[in-house]
Amino acid sequence: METGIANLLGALSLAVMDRIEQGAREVIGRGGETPAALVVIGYGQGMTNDKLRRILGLSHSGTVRLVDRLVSDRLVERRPGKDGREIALYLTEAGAATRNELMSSRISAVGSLLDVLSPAETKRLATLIHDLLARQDTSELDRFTICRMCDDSVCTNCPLPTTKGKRAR
Amino acid sequence: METGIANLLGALSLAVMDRIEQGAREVIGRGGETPAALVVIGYGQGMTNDKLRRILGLSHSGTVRLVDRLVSDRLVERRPGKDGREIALYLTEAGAATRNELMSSRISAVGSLLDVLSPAETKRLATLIHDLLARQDTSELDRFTICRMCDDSVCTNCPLPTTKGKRAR
DNA sequence: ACCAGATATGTGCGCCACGCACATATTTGG
DNA sequence: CCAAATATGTGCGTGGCGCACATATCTGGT
Repeated sequence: METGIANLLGALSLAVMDRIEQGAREVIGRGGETPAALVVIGYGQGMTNDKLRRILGLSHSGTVRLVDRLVSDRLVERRPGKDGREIALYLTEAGAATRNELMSSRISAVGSLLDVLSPAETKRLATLIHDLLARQDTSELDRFTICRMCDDSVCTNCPLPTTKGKRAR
Repeated sequence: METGIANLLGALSLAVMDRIEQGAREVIGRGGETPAALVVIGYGQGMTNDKLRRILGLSHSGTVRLVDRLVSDRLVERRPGKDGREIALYLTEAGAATRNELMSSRISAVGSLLDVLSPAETKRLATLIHDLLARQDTSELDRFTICRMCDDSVCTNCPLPTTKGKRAR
């Protein structure tokens, strides 16, 4: 029962997320799932409200209001979707720029914690975290949720399994 | 520039905190800094409002309202402090029990992510995170902030540097 | 002894973020 | 063809937090 490592990882994760959140708040002035929403919307073009809701783990109305805020901030546009029921969310030019700021702020926030490690240690840590993530039993939705802040220009080879044949609903 | 590891650690930290927060919400039905406040108040007897504010990184009024909620939930008591200006925050019996639930929920949430690693991998990861934390340039306040969810019965030997002699029990 | 400043707590007010219940519009299937 | 499923939007309330202000107590210099 090695709980010491669980405690250490919990503390580190808290420190990491504190720094990420602080940076995000400086970039967009909003907290909660708002920064993640901007990243997710920029991930694939044509994101719908409902997909976004599931990825962020919010209620439906919470997601609508979140998008309302992004629209009123001129970061996101609502366009008609393929299906007459759906809407398609697109980043504005300002939205895409803000999204890039968000992601680079996140990378540098985490990097400032990591740079106390030697190159060899960094490589070992990367391998361990890579394997840890690769062995999780994640559905495709889980993967999007975990990666909802990820910089897709940096994480070119996501270790998370996507083929864990699970269909929600 | 090795930013891939930063992205991986960011994703892992997000996954860890999602699970911790979900568990905490199930235990106390409240989110934000409320669970951390309960842990911190239970850490050392006689916590003041102002110390708590600094550790949680909240505004003064936000802290007062947070304590109001904990008091109305019968988890915390306000007592007169040593100094006539201060108040001393104490856990009620129910508060102490809830705090233990919170911490064990946290440990098991993180543990469920970790148990895909072999014992040898776990040990290597523990060493790396331990060193990573030990080399951070943290003030004593930073240490309390990072450890604001820590289970002091598990983390008997906190690696974070302290400027002044620190007591843990 | 006195008073200005520092320290610590509480309050009025407002905003952001979110959920629940409900309403509306479109597609799908028997 | 119509009921159910799907997807979005709204009214309303609450939790969580910050800013500005008010109040009470302690501290130090004169």
